[in-house]
Amino acid sequence: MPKNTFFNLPAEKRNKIIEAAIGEFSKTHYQKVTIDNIVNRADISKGSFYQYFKDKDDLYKYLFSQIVDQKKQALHQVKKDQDKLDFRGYLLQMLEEARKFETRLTGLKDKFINQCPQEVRKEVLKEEIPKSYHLFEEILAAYIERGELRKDLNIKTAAYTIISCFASIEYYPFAQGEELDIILPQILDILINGMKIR
Amino acid sequence: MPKNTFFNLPAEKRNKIIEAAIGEFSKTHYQKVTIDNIVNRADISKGSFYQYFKDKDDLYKYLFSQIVDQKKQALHQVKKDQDKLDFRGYLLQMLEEARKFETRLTGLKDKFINQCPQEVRKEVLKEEIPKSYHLFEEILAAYIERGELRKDLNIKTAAYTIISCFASIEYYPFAQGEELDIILPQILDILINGMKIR
DNA sequence: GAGTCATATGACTTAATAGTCATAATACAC
DNA sequence: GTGTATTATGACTATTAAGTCATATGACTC
Repeated sequence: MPKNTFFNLPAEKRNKIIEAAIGEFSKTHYQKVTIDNIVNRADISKGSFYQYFKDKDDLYKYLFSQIVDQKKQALHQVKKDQDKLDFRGYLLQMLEEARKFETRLTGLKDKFINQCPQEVRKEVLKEEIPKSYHLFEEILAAYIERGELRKDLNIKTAAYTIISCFASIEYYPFAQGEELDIILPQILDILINGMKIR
Repeated sequence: MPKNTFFNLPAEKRNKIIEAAIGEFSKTHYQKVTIDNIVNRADISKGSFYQYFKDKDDLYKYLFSQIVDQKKQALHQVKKDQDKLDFRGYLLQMLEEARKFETRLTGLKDKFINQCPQEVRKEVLKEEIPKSYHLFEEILAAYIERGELRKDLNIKTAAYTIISCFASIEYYPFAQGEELDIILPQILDILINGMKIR
């Protein structure tokens, strides 16, 4: 966690630092991101940096939690439409929302999680994964309740299956002319077929 | 690719270097692995290292391709039993084989792919991903042919779905008492239900 | 055993960057 | 406007590790 000196800063300065850090982490591999570059971009001195944060990991974990919180909030927005949407519609909507979010942050979240040292990764995941699961589990429970999905479905496993398929979608080996909006429905097909009542 | 000087080495020495490198990469994060540690462990001089390899990436990519080749070979072994097994049985068998392999190499493959710099990662994946897909696509085609799986299944998408679910299984948030052999069949359930003819 | 080529060595150079600390600036109280 | 506390600064130090190169060793030829 950043130190109090950081949170005492005027919002403008704080944001400038956050933006600078996101900028550096977006463009450069975690290990290659230097404090020097961050402080230069943020127009603060190196000494100040160490007055705000313990070290790079500290800053990093803070950024990550901020991003996850934002994403979670964006996805929760979709919940408002739950009544109007069937399971397939809901998932599509969420994926669209997630895509918009990732685009805005230039894929920072996945970059983050894949590039940071294992220790940081573990620490971050331990805290963040349950949050993602919780949302999906709620959704699944609601659609089981509604009678759209099998009653014997293990909610946690089902949440895992969905999350796995969509978390790694960027590594789908798209062929010439293949686009996400052709692939996504096909993946959904398999998953929904596997979960729904017939 | 390692230089000829490396391949000219007596097998024993070559293996010692490979083992040393695997040892270092297994225990330490990619970026923290130093040439010094590798050469010390392998009992060669630093100068020799640079006579064999261009740099750390060079060694790394070589190791990775070796490991993937070994794994692919292990999985292909399962193919011999294809006639005796239904789709579910076959997948279980493959997962068991994969598990044994990963255990032997202490999860090196996933560590590798997640820890190396993005450039290396991309380069490695570009070459290796199609290999994994190819195997799964062959299997899927065979079981569609046999009439076990839906004829309208998109083979590539289905392969992706399976690979995604099992590639990230180590990040499943196991609760107290939950074990892989309870979870796996449940995931298979969803996937197979989603793919099979009814 | 002199000559030549391939390979091995590790001390040394170079470069990068994390983190410190003495000093300066600023804010705030009285 | 003096005194005190907080925050800012960046030159400096220390560390780490990559990559080089002059020199040594050995193997093989004639």
